[in-house]
Amino acid sequence: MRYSNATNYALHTVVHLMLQPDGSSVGVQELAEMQQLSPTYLSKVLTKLRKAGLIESTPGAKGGYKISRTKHEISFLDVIHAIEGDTSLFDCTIHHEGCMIENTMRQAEENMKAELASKLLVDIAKEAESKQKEES
Amino acid sequence: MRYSNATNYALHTVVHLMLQPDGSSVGVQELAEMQQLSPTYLSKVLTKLRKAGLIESTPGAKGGYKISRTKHEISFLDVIHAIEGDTSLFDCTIHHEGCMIENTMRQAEENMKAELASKLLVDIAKEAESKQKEES
DNA sequence: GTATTATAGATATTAAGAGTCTTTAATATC
DNA sequence: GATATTAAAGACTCTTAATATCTATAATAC
Ligand code: SF4
Ligand code: SF4
Repeated sequence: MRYSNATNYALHTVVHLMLQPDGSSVGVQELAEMQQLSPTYLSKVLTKLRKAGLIESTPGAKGGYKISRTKHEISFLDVIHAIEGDTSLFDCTIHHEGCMIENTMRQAEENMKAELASKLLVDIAKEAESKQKEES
Repeated sequence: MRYSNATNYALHTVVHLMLQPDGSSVGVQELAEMQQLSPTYLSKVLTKLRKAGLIESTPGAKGGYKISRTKHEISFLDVIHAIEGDTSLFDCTIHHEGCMIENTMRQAEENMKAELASKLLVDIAKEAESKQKEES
C-alpha cells in the first residue's frame, strides 16, 4: 500500500524541469542520470506525464523534455494522477447502496487528494531554488 | 495503489462481530461464508486483528472470535493499521533533510489517517443495526 | 477420548510493479 | 539528402507482494 517509485521519479523530474531556463529542453539521458535509473524506464514515466499534459517533448537532435505551459498550475495530485491513474485506495466491488464503510474511506481519501491538489510543485521548485542560492 | 482486500474483509468482520450479542463467539466458518471467501485465508486476516488486540479468539469447540473489550474505541485506522502495517504511502529511501516533496506527501497522508482515526467502527455497526430495524 | 476450532507453516498461484532490449519515428544539423 | 540524436512504443523478463490453499498442531468443550 504505497505510491509507486514511478510517482517519486515523476515528482522529481517535474521539479527539475521547472528549474530549467525557459524554453530549454533536457534529454531523458540527463534526467535519468540525475536520479540514477535507466533511461528507458524513466522514458515510460515521462511519456505518461506528457500524455497528461504536464510536460512537453520534442524528438530528434537537441530535443528532450520541458515543462508544460501550465507550469504554475501543476499540483502534486496532477502528477500522482498521471502516473497512478485515478484508482481509489478503497475499492469495494460490491457497492451496497449507502454503504457507510465505503463512504468513510472515500471521504478520507478525498480529503487527502484535495490537499494534494492544493499543493503546487512550482512552490517546491522555488524553495529548491532559494536553497541553492543560500549555499552559494 | 489501493488497500488490500484483506483490509476490506477485516473491516466487515469487525463490524459483524460488533453486531453479535455480548460475549458470544462466531466461528471463522460462518464469517467466511458471509463474505464468500475461504475460511483459511480469512483466518490469517483474523489472526492479525487478534494480535493487534481488536478481536479475541478462543480455540476448541464452541470457540471462535468475538470483538475485543475495546469495542467502543476501535477506529478505521486501527483496522487498517493491523492489516497493512504502518507503512507510509510515500516512502522515499533517500531522505534529504528538509525535503519538501516528502513533507508535503507525508502531511497529506497524516491528515487522512487522522480522519480515519476519528471514525469509529461502532458507529457503522449502530447504523447497520438501525437500518435492519427499519426494514423489519 | 472425541469432536471442534483457532494457529502456524509450507507452498502454490496471480497480479502488478520495475526494469531491459529492440525497433520505429521524428527532428536538427551539416 | 545523409547522419546523428532523441522520444515513443512494443515485447519481454525479473521481482515482489497479495491472494489463496493445504496440512499439521494445539487448545477447548463435552
Ligand atoms: S457494505 Fe459497503 S464495503 Fe461492504 S460490501 Fe457492501 S458496499 Fe462494499
Ligand atoms: S528530495 Fe526528498 S523525495 Fe527527493 S530524494 Fe531527496 S528526500 Fe527523497
